[in-house]
Amino acid sequence: MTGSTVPVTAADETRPLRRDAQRNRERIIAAAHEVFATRGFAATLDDVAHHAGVGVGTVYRRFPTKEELVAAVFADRMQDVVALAERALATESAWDGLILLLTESVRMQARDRGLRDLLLTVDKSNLPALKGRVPELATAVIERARAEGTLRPDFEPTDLPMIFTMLSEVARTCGDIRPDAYERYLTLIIDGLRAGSARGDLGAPLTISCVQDALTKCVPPLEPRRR
Amino acid sequence: MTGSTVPVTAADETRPLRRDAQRNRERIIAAAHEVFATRGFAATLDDVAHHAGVGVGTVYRRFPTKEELVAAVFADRMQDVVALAERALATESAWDGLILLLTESVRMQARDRGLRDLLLTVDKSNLPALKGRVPELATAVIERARAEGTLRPDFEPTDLPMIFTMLSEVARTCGDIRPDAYERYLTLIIDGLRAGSARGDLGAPLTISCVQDALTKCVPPLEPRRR
DNA sequence: GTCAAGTTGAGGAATCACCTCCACTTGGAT
DNA sequence: ATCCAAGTGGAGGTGATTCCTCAACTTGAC
Repeated sequence: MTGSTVPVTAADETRPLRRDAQRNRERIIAAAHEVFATRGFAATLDDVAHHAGVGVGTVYRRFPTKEELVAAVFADRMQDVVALAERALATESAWDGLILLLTESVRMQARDRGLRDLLLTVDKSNLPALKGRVPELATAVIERARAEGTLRPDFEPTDLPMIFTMLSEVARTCGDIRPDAYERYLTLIIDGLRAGSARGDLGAPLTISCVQDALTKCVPPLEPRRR
Repeated sequence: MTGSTVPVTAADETRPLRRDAQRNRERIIAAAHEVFATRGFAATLDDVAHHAGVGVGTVYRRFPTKEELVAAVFADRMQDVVALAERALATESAWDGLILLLTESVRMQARDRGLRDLLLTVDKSNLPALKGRVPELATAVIERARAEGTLRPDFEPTDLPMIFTMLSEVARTCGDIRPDAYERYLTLIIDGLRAGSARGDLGAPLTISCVQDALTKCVPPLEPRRR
């Protein structure tokens, strides 16, 4: 889907790519998807080039910055996330919607670390635009479940990225041997999320800016250091 | 405690250090404690030297490897952990013991990333010896709570390090702004740990070797790469 | 006063990511 | 068939970072 054959990046006057160049562009995107999936944004453009079987120069010519490559790679995947969030908001039971959102989005992140990095990327650059309405939808899913009385009342939307952080760390470290390990801890957390389980006091919720600051420390920077 | 004034590292015939050297040794250990507390094992010996106000050469002379320095720094701290685990095993209620162990050990790790790295270090080298009976004690605490019926029966000792991993990631990323952020998620997890909360199926527990493999990926290597 | 023990920190070596540049190849318009 | 703008490859320069040595110097203790 969204798979238009021609340039993606908006209103540029550029003439269509030569056939071989177009082929390479697609190879690069496919390779980048794979490489990002395992190494996340920490992957280098050199990595991508080797994986794609093209020279580094070619990658840099087509995608001068890692950010542009990321945008090209994840535009489609992001649509899947949007669709998921919409489905989650449309379930009959708000609790079921929340569980759907959690299990499926964490599963996606566990399988594709690049997607995780993108979801946890905070407003640097244009990438967040890719996320579209996802944040708002996710917040709505949480608030609906809270209103329904099935989710513990002290759970906040800012907790969602932190849960992603924790579980993706499990997925990263156990990934090679037990790709499903994160499910165990997701289940544990979900059991703590039910209104009926809430016995401890969660204390003050994290502010948005606190979470943003935290996220910058768990996603590799897209730009090289200092220049 | 354990604060003997002379060399720690076993039966070497070395004559006592000169007075200035002894002073420097102590400075180095104190500085290392601070530096490890914030950067964990990722801190470099150069860092430590600068912090201690001595030349790098001095650090390398006294502690040829980072491992030796770590051992010197954390011998005492580790005793605190052993004491905690013993207290946790001695509580009247097994559940209270488990909660004590969890809250206090995670708090220690949140305050001192070096301690975290050490606790999550897997048998490379001699470091695990420092941990003494901690692993066995922790296992006993968990099994006692399970037998008591207050801890969900599908929780396993191998889950403990993974919980440490998740929460220390929160502590690391939020540490500067909200050093207590991890408490929120610890509370959430504890609420999911009660036998009464267990509704989801945790699935197959992680094997010890799986956890060991995971842990190697979340502690910076003590030795430099390749040599 | 002597000198072994200790100190120092500049700097060499190794690694790594980033990215440019230019000699070479190729698609496609004519 | 010819031509050349577009495209390609990848060796290698740049700069950051870490590790650790070593030779000239300082100092404690006898």
